Amino acid sequence: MGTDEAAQAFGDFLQSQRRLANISQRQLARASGVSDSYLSQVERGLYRPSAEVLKALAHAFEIPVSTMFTQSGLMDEAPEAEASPGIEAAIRHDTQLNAEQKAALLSVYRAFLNGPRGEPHTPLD
Amino acid sequence: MGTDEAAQAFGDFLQSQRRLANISQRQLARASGVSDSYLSQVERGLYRPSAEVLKALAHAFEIPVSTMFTQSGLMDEAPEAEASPGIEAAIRHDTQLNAEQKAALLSVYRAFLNGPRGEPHTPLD
DNA sequence: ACGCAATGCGTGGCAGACTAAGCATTGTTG
DNA sequence: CAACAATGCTTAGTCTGCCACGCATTGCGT
Repeated sequence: MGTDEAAQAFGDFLQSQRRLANISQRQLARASGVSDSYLSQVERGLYRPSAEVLKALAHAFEIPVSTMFTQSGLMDEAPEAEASPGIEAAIRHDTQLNAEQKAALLSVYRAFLNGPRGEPHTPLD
Repeated sequence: MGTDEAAQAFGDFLQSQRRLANISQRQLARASGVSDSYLSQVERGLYRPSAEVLKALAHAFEIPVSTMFTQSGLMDEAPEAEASPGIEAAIRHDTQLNAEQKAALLSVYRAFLNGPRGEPHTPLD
């Protein structure tokens, strides 16, 4: 389906930003490295730009990339979603442990969950 | 442009995350709504997934979307400086482990953090 | 031995992101 | 008026993200 309503919403957002910056589609095209014809299609809601184009546009507008992503509906994640992420997710997302340490911790954790019987654990290659 | 080095880097990151989660490509495919054949190609660095796929994968892994974007090289700015979820808190609030098991996990975790030499055993690399 | 399910990977093809070139309109200048 | 430039838009085409399907291998159960 060509006409996506999310694409239309982002198109409006892009057009408003461009008009606020007081530049034409071609000027924005040169500033961002995207073709002007594509910008026209995006503003009219025909297409949803990829993440790379969003990044380029954000740089051209000098606004944070995360704002672009949020406006394009790509980052609709709740900022403060769940309170208890779970041990597995917490370990995996940790920034202080390296991959081996994470694997070891997960292995121990899973062994606890599986009961006293030692299960054939995964080959951590 | 078949061999894109950024695609390869993200492929490695994706594969490591999948192995940490201990799931197969097809399981990840069902959890994220992406086809398993495509996941295989992404892990091997053949393609660079779009932002929508990144979002779906982040949800499947229960890690923030911004982490996915950063790892895929799409967000080279604004680290957003989020506080780590906290493995300790996750372990303490877990409902499936008993006190002994929690203590053991915490002890292993703290050993990893405090040890100047993080790995006295299990060479693995 | 025989299935049979699960895993990773290859192939063909469709849909969509993206571009180059051109059209139509509106100035703005001589 | 002619001539030029700038704007937004359309069209035709290329490239690639992505999937449905199938193949080869491994492992488990009978």
